[in-house]
Amino acid sequence: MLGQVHKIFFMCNDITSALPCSGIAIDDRIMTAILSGKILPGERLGEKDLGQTFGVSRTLVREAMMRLSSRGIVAVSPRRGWFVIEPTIKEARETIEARRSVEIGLLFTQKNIPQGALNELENHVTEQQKAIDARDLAKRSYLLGHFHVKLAEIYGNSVVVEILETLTARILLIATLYQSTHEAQISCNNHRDMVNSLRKNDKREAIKIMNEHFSHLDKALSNRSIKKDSPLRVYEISNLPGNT
Amino acid sequence: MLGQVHKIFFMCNDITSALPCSGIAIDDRIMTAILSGKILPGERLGEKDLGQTFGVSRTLVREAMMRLSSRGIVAVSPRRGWFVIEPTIKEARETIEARRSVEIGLLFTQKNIPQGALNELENHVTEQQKAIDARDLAKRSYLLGHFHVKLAEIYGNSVVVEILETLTARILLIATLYQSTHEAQISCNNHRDMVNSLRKNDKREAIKIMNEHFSHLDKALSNRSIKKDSPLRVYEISNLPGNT
DNA sequence: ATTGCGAATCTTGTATACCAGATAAGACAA
DNA sequence: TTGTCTTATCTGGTATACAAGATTCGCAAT
Repeated sequence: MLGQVHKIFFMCNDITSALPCSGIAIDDRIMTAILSGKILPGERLGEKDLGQTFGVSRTLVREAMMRLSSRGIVAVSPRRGWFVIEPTIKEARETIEARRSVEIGLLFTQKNIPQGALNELENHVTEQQKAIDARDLAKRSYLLGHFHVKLAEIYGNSVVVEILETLTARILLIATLYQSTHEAQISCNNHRDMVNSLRKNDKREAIKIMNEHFSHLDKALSNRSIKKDSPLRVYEISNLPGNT
Repeated sequence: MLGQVHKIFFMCNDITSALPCSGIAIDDRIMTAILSGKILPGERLGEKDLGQTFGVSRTLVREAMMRLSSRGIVAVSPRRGWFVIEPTIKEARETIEARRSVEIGLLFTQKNIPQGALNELENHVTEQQKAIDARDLAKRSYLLGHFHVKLAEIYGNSVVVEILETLTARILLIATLYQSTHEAQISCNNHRDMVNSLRKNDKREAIKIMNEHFSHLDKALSNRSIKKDSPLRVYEISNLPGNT
């Protein structure tokens, strides 16, 4: 039980080796593990285990979890442990709707994309296709989600990028498990079409495709059974105080 | 120096009295203080002070700050202390652009608003006007920002609401200090016009007004000098890992 | 075999202890 | 007086200690 988590993080040695690791690096490592499918939604993340894995005390692990919880990636169940969020179907749909608003809003409000950036996007789509063909599920999910982050990056607004990274990660928590190869291919095609529209400077068409893209995502989700509401204590955004 | 912060929080006894206060309540209290203008951007928040104020150890304070930092509300300067974020002008503009995308995207993609909700919005605008007339700067800033959160609430998507709450808070950190009465009145008028457009189901006009609203906000900002980049260590969203 | 109950164990919640860097204060010399 | 160097103090960074709830395992009774 203990060595389980340990092994997971040793496997995902994207950043450094494994042992010495402090501060915000822990967030990164955990996010990386989640995004690459090494950690699945619902999985328990024990503070002690993580601490041993990273060679730090529970304090730092806990702080990292606090930050991740604030981004809606993990949640704590009192005295039971931290768990990777399992979005309910309602939450998942809301997240998709949020992305629809943000991304369509982005296309709608921002100026045209420089051609150079489009080449990059095109290459990204090619990578997506490769991952699909290679049946590399983890990479496939990651790339399909990351495409949208990349799109936001092109517009050069780091705030939007930040938002989309978080939202995409949350969607990924579902998609990794449930997306079929067929659906992945549709998404990839959507992406390709979108890039083509952008290259033609046809913003209207790009928006239309984006809209359909999310509708498809939503529909695909509805056809599956997602875990119902969990009783986890979520450290969520505070409700703003009433006035008067 | 110590009693300073202490007094601030005693004054903002919106939620409970003052002393016993644990967990996420600390986030709320600090956010409340910020949103109501009790705490200004750039202000230092010592862990020890806050701990004494809330009657808890530094541990809980620190965890709260970690969560707030992840939302871009505060940042830590190593071994110097926590500070309320002072957005640079670049960051502020990016935040405004982000809100433009999100909110216009929301208007664009979502269905029409039920009439009942519009009455609520109208009342909210009335409150804004009252605050402006009464020269109540704190309340004015808060209400003008909160209008947008309320608009998002109507669409029933808690994810979007969460995003807008955070973004609005960040803008508020600037607006509280720098917004003039004249500008506040313009914003309020924009809000009123927006509600009217929505009542006519004229989505196109609503979007147009929203767009101008943000353009005005951006312009107002550009005419002022905002603190330049600060060297604070920001616990920010991790960069997603590159793929091989 | 199954169900109930209780103790042992595991896990988070919270506070405290100690370290190191940063800052401010003070002494001393030019 | 002013500038600089030293030292005392303050603050966050990190680890650890201890408390208390949750879970699990075992044993006994049915």
